Amino acid sequence: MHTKSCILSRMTSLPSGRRAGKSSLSAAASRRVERPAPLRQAVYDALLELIVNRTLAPGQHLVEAELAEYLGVSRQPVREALQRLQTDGWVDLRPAQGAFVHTPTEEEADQLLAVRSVLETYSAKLAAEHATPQDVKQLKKLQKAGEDALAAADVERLVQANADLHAAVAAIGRNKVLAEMIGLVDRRVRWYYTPIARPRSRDSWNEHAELIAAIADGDAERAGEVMHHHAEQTRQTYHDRKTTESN
Amino acid sequence: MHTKSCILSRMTSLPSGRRAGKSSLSAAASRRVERPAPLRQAVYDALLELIVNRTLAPGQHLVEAELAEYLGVSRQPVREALQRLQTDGWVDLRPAQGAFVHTPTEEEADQLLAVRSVLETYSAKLAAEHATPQDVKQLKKLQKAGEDALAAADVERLVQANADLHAAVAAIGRNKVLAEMIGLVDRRVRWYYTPIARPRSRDSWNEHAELIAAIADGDAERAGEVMHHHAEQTRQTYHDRKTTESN
DNA sequence: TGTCCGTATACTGTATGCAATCGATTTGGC
DNA sequence: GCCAAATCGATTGCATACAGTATACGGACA
Repeated sequence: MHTKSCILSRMTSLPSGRRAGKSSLSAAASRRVERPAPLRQAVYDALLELIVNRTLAPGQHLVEAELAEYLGVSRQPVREALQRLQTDGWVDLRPAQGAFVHTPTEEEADQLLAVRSVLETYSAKLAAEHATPQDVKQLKKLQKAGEDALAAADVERLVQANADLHAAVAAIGRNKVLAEMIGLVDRRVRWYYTPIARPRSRDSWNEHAELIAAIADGDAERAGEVMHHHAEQTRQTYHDRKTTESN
Repeated sequence: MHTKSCILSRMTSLPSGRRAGKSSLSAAASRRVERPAPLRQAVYDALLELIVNRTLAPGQHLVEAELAEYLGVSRQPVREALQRLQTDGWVDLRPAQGAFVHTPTEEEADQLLAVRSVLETYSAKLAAEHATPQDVKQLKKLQKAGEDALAAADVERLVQANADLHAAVAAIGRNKVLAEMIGLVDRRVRWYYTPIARPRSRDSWNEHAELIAAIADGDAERAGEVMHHHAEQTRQTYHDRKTTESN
């Protein structure tokens, strides 16, 4: 309506300079020529951002036409994005009734944290087995970024750094299926967990340091244990918060 | 074209008598009044069946219009189904180029089997902790069904029984997130693995019996170990086949 | 004869239109 | 005054139409 398509402008800006290469084929080694970037992907990202932002509140009814107008596109890409959001657990799609932002329950959060714990533990083991010196160097870099954010008390950067570190560990494990799953689970966990991210930050990053050390040593067993402890600690904190809040 | 919509007839048959209840609300205790059953879901099921069947071969280009005509629907539900098939890993959706049936690589299969191993192990532990006598009874029933299929050398029933048993174990664990993930992973594993399901059947069902015993005893540790062994054994068999076949 | 370019075709991506369905409100009956 | 039934508005689900893009073919030029 007012700021129509302002949100998408950021996403669609990336293919603006597309097809720049092709002549200097030496430089563009990464990704072909930059594919057309389907609109549904941009819409997906935009909506996900709005959900994580709490701009779209849990339980809220999402009307296709409204979102379409707001994002400056037709209903079609919105529909497709909503359906993918459903399969990823972000919205509930009730037949003939529309999409509703998923409302996380305590039970579900705990289940997610449990699954995350299992997956991350395995991921850490794999990382310890596969890590090269370069990988370790990269991890330490991310660790430093996290501690900087911690010192600056920048919550957003902190959350991002945490996600990056875990993603990096998953990538080192060389198991793409696992990494993808961890990505999905972690993002949802983070959504539930962000409100209480601060109190655990200090401990959390100490545990990260320990984890990196274990990976650097190639000690899979220890890396697994550290990560398991790390994840379970997070789970515990979540429960503590629940208890505290209900008082 | 020829047998237009014959495939969907089976799926769409279920909501044929929809909205029969509402008056006798005592009987329809399960699912409200039977929701309209979106067409995209039927298309998804149909396409998945065709892919698992190998009717649609790996790498094959799926043209939306063709599938739509074949199934007797418009392109819209087909598109939506294809996109969900992508997120579930059954097809690759290349921008502006269309959908291609996913071609499984050895590497990916191994990664899937590894993740499955981790998830199933945890699932078995949870099942051992939560199982009620009724749950155990149900498992034994499924075990019997599997052994019957084994005796009859009915591969299809065997595969189904295997899936049912693992799904039942996951359900007993009372972790929906985990169960859903296992469902996804297992289905894909089965697709890769079905061609060699026979040789391992005997051992596999012996291991199942052992697993059920551990669950019945409420011995989480042992249940986890048995399931881990079971999954790793499957993984090993897959590799053996690979070696054998290359000769 | 081989390569490059232009055109043509086919398919995907997006937008719009129409019918069916759901929820809410209002009206009629008891 | 309260409950049931019918009507109305809003929204989804499906179908169709249009536009953009990639691949394939054919011809011109070196």
